[in-house]
Amino acid sequence: MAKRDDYMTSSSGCPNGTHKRLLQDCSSYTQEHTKNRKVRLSTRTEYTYAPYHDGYQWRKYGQKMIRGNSFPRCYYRCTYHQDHGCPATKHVEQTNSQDPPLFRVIYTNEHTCSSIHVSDYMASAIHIQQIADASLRKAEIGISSLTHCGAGHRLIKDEKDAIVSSLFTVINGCDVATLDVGHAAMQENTTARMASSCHEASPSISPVLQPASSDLPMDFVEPLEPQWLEPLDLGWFIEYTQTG
DNA sequence: CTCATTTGACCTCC
DNA sequence: GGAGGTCAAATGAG
Repeated sequence: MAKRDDYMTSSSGCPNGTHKRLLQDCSSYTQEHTKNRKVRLSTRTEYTYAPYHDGYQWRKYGQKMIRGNSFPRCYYRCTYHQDHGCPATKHVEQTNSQDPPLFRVIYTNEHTCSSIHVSDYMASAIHIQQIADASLRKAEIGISSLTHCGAGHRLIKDEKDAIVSSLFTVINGCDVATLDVGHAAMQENTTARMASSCHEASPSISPVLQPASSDLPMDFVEPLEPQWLEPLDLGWFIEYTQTG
């Protein structure tokens, strides 16, 4: 973990005036960073309601109002940036004022730290939740006009089937027998997510990005509908997978 | 006391 | 010179 002391060591006790010199001393480091920016290997943009819970641990290192945006952009880097030299960073911007707000997250560089191995399943669970949210939202739109007839129930079943299909796509390779753990993780993170949605710049203890499944259809990935529903209870999914 | 966040200053790029 | 990105002292929470 990056220690604050790592910075403090080089600048603690810094009298007035010395600070400026120290900043100049680190200019080479900044330049190196700038060079890195030029040879940046990968960037990825995602839209999410849960920008702070992507499976990795991040440390916020800055915030800036961006021209033309109503909301500030927050800058995060991997918690293991210092310890393991992990180059991963992300920028989080709120894109609207809906409840909960939608965020644009720009990921830069891949993680070289090992944190992904600790919590990637958690990220999978979160990703599943997001997919389910988006899918159920679509179902809600259709159901709203069919609530008093059998068609609504059929639609629900159809949507469940669609969600199950998508979930299997996402957790492909996961041991289904561990789903109980996954479900618990999902509920826990849902709670955290709902809490975090109240702040535009909430704590960055978050976690890992499950590599976005590019195989998924975009209408499952992009939660652009203005409506918001309570997080989906996936208990039925657990039951579904256990009973066949 | 430790550690994460905040925030103003500074840097590089265009 | 403006804008975006980063640094690091100050601050606050646990």
